[in-house]
Amino acid sequence: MKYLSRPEELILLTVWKLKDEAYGVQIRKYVQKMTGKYWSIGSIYVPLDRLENKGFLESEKGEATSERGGKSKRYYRITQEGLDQLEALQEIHKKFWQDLPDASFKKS
Amino acid sequence: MKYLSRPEELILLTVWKLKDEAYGVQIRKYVQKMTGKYWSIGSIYVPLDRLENKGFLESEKGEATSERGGKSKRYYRITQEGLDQLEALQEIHKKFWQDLPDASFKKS
DNA sequence: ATTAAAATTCTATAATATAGAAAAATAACT
DNA sequence: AGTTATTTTTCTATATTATAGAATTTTAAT
Repeated sequence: MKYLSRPEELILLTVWKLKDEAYGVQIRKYVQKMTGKYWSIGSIYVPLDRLENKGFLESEKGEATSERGGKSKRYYRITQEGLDQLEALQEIHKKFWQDLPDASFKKS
Repeated sequence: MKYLSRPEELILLTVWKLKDEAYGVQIRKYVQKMTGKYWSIGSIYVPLDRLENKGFLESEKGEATSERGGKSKRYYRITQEGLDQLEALQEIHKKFWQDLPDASFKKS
């Protein structure tokens, strides 16, 4: 891939946003809330894995501090490389969207 | 796909931008110029096909008016549905990028 | 006729998207 | 103590998309 895919972008941004609450279930909730769409479990965890393998995310297992039991959480945080990828995306986005015909909805 | 993929987005925007000069070779040139990266022939024509099948683009064969001979061009133009997809993308982009931690490069 | 040029079409492989069942881990309940 | 309910992740399989470039088509120039 030349750039992050769409799911990768949204998930990276979510990890960044959620800070120390960035684990799978929360990430999924946030993405679903923001997009207003259903995201399967796999459509979150598979990209998370891939982003970590590529060095755009780091993770560590959390303490066993759940309210009502359950497997321990895996917390993610974005790396500098991850931030760089997002920045590259932002640049290309601006470049393409600023250079549009007249009556477009290019505002913002 | 929930949203346009990255190549689909960039190619749609390019067709929109190029207006009556939106055919394969030109589209490829523009995308390469804007991204500064190599795009194979297939990485342009395959998405173009798909975007047309999905109704986000329309096309028609051009007259045989080449300078030095050659197969006739296929001209594309964006449909209302295509514009709608781009708008949906813009919305989701804004929503995610505006809602970021402090010291981000979220300017623009 | 033959060659060169311009452009697209076609086809194959790699990577990513997407879905959800299965497993793991722990707290609560009896 | 053992069983059950809950939380979360891990795993695996299929569909779709990305990516590359060879082959083909078409026409102008030689």
